[in-house]
Amino acid sequence: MPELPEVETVVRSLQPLLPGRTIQNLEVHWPRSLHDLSPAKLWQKVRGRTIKDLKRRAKLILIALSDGAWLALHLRMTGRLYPVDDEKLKKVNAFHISIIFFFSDGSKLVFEDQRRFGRLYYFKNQLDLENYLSRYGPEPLDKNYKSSDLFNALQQHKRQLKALLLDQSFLAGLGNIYVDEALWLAKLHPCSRSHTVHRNQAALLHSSIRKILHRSIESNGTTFMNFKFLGGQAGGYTNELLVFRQTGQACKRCGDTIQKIVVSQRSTHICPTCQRPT
DNA sequence: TCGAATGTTGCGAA
DNA sequence: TTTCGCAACATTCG
Repeated sequence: MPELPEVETVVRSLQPLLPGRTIQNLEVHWPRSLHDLSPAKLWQKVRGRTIKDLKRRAKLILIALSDGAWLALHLRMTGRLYPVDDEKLKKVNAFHISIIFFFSDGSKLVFEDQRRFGRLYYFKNQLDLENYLSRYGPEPLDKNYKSSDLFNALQQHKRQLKALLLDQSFLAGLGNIYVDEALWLAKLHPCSRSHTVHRNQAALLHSSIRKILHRSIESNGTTFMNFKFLGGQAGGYTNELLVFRQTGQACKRCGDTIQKIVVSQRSTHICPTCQRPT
């Protein structure tokens, strides 16, 4: 579920709450949600640590701890991270809870995950974290990420545009929703080969990606079945979507009918008139 | 009952 | 070497 705007929404929702809280206890209900670490080992490493800061990189929620270590949480398809009080904790579906953090001030943080694909990573210091993060491509919203960077990178490959934009090592943070949205806005076909994209088309794709992501973040992301933040709030971008899940609807630009096809093994939405294959 | 669902990884085949 | 397709992970929903 969560792509860059949804993860950013979660981070922003927790930013005013978590820093300063000290981990007093930990319940790991789904041990496999810990990457390469046993619950006992994690507990030993984080007990008594205070959360210093919270940020996002790619689709990861990064949590800085007081001893210089970091936690990184990937929500994958159905993960949610939200604070609960005792009342709320009783109401959540215990079957779907992967991890609960208990803080010394009595507050709690739940990592809930229906499909249990989400993963928590532990890094003992900044260097280890950065080493892990080096697998990711540039942040599309970074002010230093220029359209010439995208153009040059596109030229390095001969892959289908959609496959490349979904590749987190090429560009970080896009998923199925925002790739479809950005390609529609840039009038590019998802199957077009990356090296055939002209410089001016790359510039348009670059600005389209950034525009879409900015707007979605402003609206707190997109909610279909799963995405929620702060335990219950839905994203507002769902009704601003241009093509994604708009099959059969009129294209908002030319009026032709939006089609659903399969590209890169993912459902893909295009306007057959605006987005011509090359 | 089957297929698809907002994600990622690893493998084998072109 | 690069790219692509598929299975796996696990669960819910139509």
